[in-house]
Amino acid sequence: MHDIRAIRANPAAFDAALARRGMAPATPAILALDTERRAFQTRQQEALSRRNALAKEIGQKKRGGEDTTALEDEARELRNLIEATDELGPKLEFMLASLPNILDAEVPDGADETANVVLHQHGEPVRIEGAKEHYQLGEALGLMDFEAASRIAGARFVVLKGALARMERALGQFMLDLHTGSHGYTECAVPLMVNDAAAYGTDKLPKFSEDLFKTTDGRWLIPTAEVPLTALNMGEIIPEPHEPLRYTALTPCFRSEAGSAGRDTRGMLRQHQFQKVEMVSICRPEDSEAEHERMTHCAERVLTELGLSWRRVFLCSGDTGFGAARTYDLEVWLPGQQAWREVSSCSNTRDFQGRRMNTRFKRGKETVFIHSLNGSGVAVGRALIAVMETWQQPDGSVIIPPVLRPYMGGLEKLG
RNA sequence: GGACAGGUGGCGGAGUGGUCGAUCGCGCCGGUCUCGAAAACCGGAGUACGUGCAAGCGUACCGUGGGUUCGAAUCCCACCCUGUCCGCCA
Repeated sequence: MHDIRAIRANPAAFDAALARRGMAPATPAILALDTERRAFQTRQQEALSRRNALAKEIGQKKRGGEDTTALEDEARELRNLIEATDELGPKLEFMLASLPNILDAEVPDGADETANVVLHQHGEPVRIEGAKEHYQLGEALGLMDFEAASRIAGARFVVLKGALARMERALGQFMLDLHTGSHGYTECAVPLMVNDAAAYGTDKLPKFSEDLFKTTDGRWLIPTAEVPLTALNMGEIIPEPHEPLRYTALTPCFRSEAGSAGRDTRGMLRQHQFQKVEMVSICRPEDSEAEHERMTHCAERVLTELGLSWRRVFLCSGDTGFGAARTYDLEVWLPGQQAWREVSSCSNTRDFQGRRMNTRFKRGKETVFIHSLNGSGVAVGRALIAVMETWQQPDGSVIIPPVLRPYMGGLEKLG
């Protein structure tokens, strides 16, 4: 959500920010609507004010037994204006709610992912003679079953079995333990279904409803734990967070993947349902930049400990998500696919979600919108893929990374 | 799912269709007193929007959304949430 006062004060700056996202100027329409709405509101408030005065006078006169018909008639005449619904306000709000966040000044310009900037790389892109992709390995081991999944649910689902199912669980536990034990995050078990307000507050609505699954009773399956975690203090004025509030959760995530038909159809890279460990920080405006770096480090550590090759990518203006001011993607190297693939995305939304959710804190006299950040720490399904492809052996078995073995009863190898 | 009882300002808790944005208590902030503190006393404190250079003024908000009325925290309807009991159930 955007600050209408800021737009009024400097429309050119706002349009310039939109231009960085390749969007046409929006302020002429916004300001026209805003002016019209304020005029309407002023007129309506004047009518209300008059009516309140009349009602008060009527009350007093009635008590004195005086005739009040003339006053009542006048009050009745104000009805049209008083009861007129403000159609402009919601329209303006929808307009503002549909515009993406303002990008950080440092975000590199560019139309699409080809303009993203690699900031850092850990490890080398591994070349393995005769490397297989994760689904080849998984199916050959008899631990990954796409046929069964499509039989019972449809495309873009998978069934994991045996030690591989356990390894998925181990990955989630390992990540959670790392973030809660070493990174200061508080583990949360959260609803996997949320209402409109939570989805709107985390900028999934109104623009992206087609990406979500909706329940028959009007709720939404969460596309990421970012939604419930960020919305935990929705609508509240919280104590000033001198230290950022850090939440983490391991949850299934549900995505309709509308619009990605035909993309990544093989394997479990892009599913309707996957496990993910999410990190969310709620903090003061002056802390969000440092928190963003910190959070990204937390995610990177997961990948390093799993023995994966990864790189940090600074998303360009054209690739940065709707709600984000600044985003780092972490890409992991998949030796089977011979490609870098996203396993984490860490974003600073600044006060964009805070405004939508109306989460604030008090500082002296002023009420300040919180800043919120979210990052995958990391996507479990994709981490599983990376582990399989990275740790695969020529015989089709997969070495289990040492950090996961305690979670797998000491097992050292799949197959 | 059924039957009750509720949802009021940070918390507790009043509230009659008409000077109610809302008595009061606690907590909070400022002050007086004190060497200092406590107690006591005095005073101040909600959020959002509009309007104005500003002081200020106005409007809305008593779970949410409708309705009745000149006027609704108060009456009516629907929904949501909480509590208790019953039924069902992982």
